[in-house]
Amino acid sequence: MNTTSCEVKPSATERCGCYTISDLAKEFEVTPRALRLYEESGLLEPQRDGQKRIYSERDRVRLRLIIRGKRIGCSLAEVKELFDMYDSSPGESGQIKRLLEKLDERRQALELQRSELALSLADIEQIEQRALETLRELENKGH
DNA sequence: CTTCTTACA
DNA sequence: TGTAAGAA
Repeated sequence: MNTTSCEVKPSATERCGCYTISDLAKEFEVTPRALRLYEESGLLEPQRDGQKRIYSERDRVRLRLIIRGKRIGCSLAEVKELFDMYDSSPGESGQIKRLLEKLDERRQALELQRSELALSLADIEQIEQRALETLRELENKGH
């Protein structure tokens, strides 16, 4: 029975807190390439089954954090710095302070970008208004 | 077919 | 990061 559906093929890594590189890549919508890069960068350290990488639940949690960090604008090196601090001193205020620093840096960068965007938008509107005005003048002459 | 490594863009 | 190539 059941030869064409469901999970009838748990090779050895199903719901035991283990994932293949493609499992995680699919779940987080990243390519396996990215996961290998994060490993090279020292952010992930999956176990091995021969050559195959076996990711644990912890790796999965970390991957989520890596992606969040990147979204915030952290480099892989910065994420690693945070990870290393957490690994060496879990629950210490130092790591939280550094995280706060990163967030502050990011906030400043984003606010700067925001003001620059505001200037660009203002320029666009100004040019737009002048162009519209010129267009109206042209149309009046024509008529 | 899936994953791995290495190299190049 | 993507993609390609060759091996496992």
